[in-house]
Amino acid sequence: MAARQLNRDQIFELFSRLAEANPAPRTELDYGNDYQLLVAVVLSAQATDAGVNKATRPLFREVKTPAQMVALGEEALKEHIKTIGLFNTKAKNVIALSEALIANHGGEVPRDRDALTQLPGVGRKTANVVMNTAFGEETFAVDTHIFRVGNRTGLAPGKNVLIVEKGLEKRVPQPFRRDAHHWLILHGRYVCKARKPECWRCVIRDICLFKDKTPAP
DNA sequence: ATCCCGAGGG
DNA sequence: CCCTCTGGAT
Repeated sequence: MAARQLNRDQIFELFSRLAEANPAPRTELDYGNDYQLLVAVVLSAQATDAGVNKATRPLFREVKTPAQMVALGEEALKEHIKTIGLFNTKAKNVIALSEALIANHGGEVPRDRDALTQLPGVGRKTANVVMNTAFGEETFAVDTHIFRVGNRTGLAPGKNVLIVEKGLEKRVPQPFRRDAHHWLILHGRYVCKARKPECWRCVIRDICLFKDKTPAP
């Protein structure tokens, strides 16, 4: 029993408009190299990009490599990221992940999903973000925003993130596949917000299947 | 299904 | 006060 979903023409129009609204989308996480990106994405679980950037700005000035992170140590890392939620688990994972990079990957960030998800604290979503942002692959990292937008709009309905990811893989057309991830994130963060979506100023308002469209305040 | 867990916004 | 934020491991 399939949920209501958009057709091919509607999906093409949806991305055309999101692309026009934001021609060159980019992650809002700050980082200087692939390793720092990986760490920033791990830290961003259940946290805002702004909050992560506040902590990583001083951290990344000192730490640019896995070896430097291991040298810093878990307790000092905790002090750096104390303002981020789940900091205890994250600090432990970042140290272990850095040690694994040194031991198994020559200190480099691996490019394939299997190797990435074997790293401590790195699941499918984080791996997909790194593959897309660092290596330019057409992966669809389904986070809280994309899960919500996919379901609300009818772009890629699904009761769990893997179903939504498969729906996106199947339906998102070229030339939008590379940056679809960023457009959906930005749309979810600033317009199609969880608590109070701003439908009155949404550029895909007429396409979206969301029932309870919100009026202008 | 539950735990981890601080900052920011409404 | 409450909910949300680019989840992962058990």
